Amino acid sequence: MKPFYVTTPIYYVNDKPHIGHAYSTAAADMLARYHRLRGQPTRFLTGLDEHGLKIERRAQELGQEPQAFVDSMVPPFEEAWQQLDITHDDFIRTTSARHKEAVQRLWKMLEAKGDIYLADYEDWYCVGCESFKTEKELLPGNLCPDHKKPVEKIKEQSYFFRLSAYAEPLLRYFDAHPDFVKPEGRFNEVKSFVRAGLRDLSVSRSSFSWGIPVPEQPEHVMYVWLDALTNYISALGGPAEPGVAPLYDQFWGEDANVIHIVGKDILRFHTIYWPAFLMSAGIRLPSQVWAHGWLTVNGEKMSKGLGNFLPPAPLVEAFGADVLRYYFLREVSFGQDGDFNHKNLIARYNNELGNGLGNLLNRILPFLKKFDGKVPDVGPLEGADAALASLAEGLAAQVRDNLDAVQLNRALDAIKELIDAANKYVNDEEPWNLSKSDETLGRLAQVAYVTLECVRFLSVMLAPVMPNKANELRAQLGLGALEPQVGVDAWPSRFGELPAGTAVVAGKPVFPKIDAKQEEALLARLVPVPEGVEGDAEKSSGADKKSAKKAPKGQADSGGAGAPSGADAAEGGVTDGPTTIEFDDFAKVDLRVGLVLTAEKVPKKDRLLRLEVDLGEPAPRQIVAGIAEHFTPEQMVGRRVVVVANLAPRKLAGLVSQGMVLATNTPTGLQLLAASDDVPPGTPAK
RNA sequence: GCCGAUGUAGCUCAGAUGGCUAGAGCGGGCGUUUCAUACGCGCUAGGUCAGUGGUUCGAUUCCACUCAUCGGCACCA
Repeated sequence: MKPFYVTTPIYYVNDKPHIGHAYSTAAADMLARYHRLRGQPTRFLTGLDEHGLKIERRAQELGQEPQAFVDSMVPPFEEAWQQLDITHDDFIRTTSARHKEAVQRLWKMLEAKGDIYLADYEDWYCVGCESFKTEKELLPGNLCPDHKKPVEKIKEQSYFFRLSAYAEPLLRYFDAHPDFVKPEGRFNEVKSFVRAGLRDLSVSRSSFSWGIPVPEQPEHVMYVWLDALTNYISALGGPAEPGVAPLYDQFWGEDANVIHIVGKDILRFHTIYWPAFLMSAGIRLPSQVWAHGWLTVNGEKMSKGLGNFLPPAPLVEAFGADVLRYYFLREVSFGQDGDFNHKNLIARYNNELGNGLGNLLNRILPFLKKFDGKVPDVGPLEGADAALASLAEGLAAQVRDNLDAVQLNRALDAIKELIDAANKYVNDEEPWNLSKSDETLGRLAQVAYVTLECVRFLSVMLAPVMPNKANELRAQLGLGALEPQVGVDAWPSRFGELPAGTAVVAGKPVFPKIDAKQEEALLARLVPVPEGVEGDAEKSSGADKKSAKKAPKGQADSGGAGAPSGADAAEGGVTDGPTTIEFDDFAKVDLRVGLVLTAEKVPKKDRLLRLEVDLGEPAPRQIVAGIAEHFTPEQMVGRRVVVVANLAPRKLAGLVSQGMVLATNTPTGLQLLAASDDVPPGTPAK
């Protein structure tokens, strides 16, 4: 049997766990549990990404050593995974000795291949992203486009990885492996990115030290992505020669099925950089990289400002790990964005699990009294019995195929079909009538058996998502808990294997209903209330959904928030203000009131407006401003704006921009800093 | 601007390699059973399958264009 290896992103320790992390991790856990049930050798890895300048600084702020700080972030994750019944086999930390050594081994392999070279690097650096930004990327005022924080000019020697050499090999690999990246749409994006050409990648830093030292060059630490991505093999003891690291040989061997579950925001790193590193080192690539979407909460993006950064713990307490896992894996089409909605969770719970599944068991168990509480012995199935049996077998195969293809929600769809079919069957066969006469007892036995066998099928198929509930169902059927064994495929395939004579154990409802009162109490306790929102919750959430989608990238990361550092964006702008400057620095800025004389769109540039601005000088200035998405040329002409007059001229879209128009970015849109009409053009603004 | 995707019932989405009455779940409405966690089952949505044009005996399904939405890249002093 093929070894199966599944990984989550290693989560950046800047955030405490929230449902975004929980979602990625639960998805991976569902896969791991499924493959174990199938009898495959299975390995499931999660862990933490603990290096980087951002961490170093955070620790400094807290007056802690970086190591102490990252150590303190481990327990919250371990607790969360325990609460959610996550069955990872290993927990990798990038600060662990085994990881550091592995990364250095990989480095040497890349170096030996000739893919590492030293060169000068100077550019703007964003601490939040832990990455360099080209000047063109920055927002007015040298702000990081993702974090809206000032970037810093850093010049240093840096080692580079010859990524440019791998564009062609990657494209060939993509062609040969049409399922390498999922969903398909994401794969297309990756391909077009690579087709556009790849630049060599800076893979070391000497400006800070919280990272893994480059071998023989300890003044350099490795670029965070090279460090972080390597976790997937370092946890197995790789890279290593055959025979040295058994786990690596098995789960990263040629025939292993290796799946990385990642957030859509870190897809590029996993599908371009990581494969390129591996190619360079002569190591096999992962089988598949699955990018899931992000969760909104009740229609709104998650953010600290809204107070809806949901930690999983209260949800687990309220609903249990099983139900929570079921909910978001069922609700969200895997690979697409989805919404975590408390009301909807309760509705699905009550309808699908309570009324549908739990009640199915409850409505048939009472009839077992007619058979001494034991599963009756029945002969070959015919008619409606056989029809349901073959439906169950067909659906089991379908669920299996869906799970093999990582179509988690589709698998749950198919499971729901069996629940419905079984309920309809009970309805049609009317066991309550059959139990009234001794003559129909034989038929009753058949109906009871078929129904119970359906529940047994369901108990196995649901075990990957709801391991505890599955076993509770089994307990009432008189069956033992599932215990996966390597080499033993426990997936249901043949209908009718529920042993006759098994003593059922009718118990309490497995999915007790949440009544209206309880629901109200739960919602009051669990749903974060955004400020200023009143009235119809549905309407407001619908409207917010739209705005959430339009949010700047990097601010809504949830599922992917676990990504190695760069992805983690929501944090920085919230807590840290801009650095302070001296008055002299400020005095250097020549701010003046300008009158916009003409304005026109720059052809082929969505965001650019070309302005001619009167600054009280002999000739008007040409200024190219990135405001076209917010203002039409007509709206600009005649306006008085505040201009940075002594900004070094630069070319934008082939046009020289001689200054910058100041604006403030509000939640409702861009606002220009203005002056009233009686201020003559050219008046200094300080 | 370039590239790609999407646009189907109130909501979330399936689907048709072109062909009689276009589907599911949820919600809403109506009916019905009584075994069960007042649960289940059945019926019910008058949908221009975004718009326009084309190919065709015939298109919602193929093609072109348009519009809208989303994503990637570019771009953003």
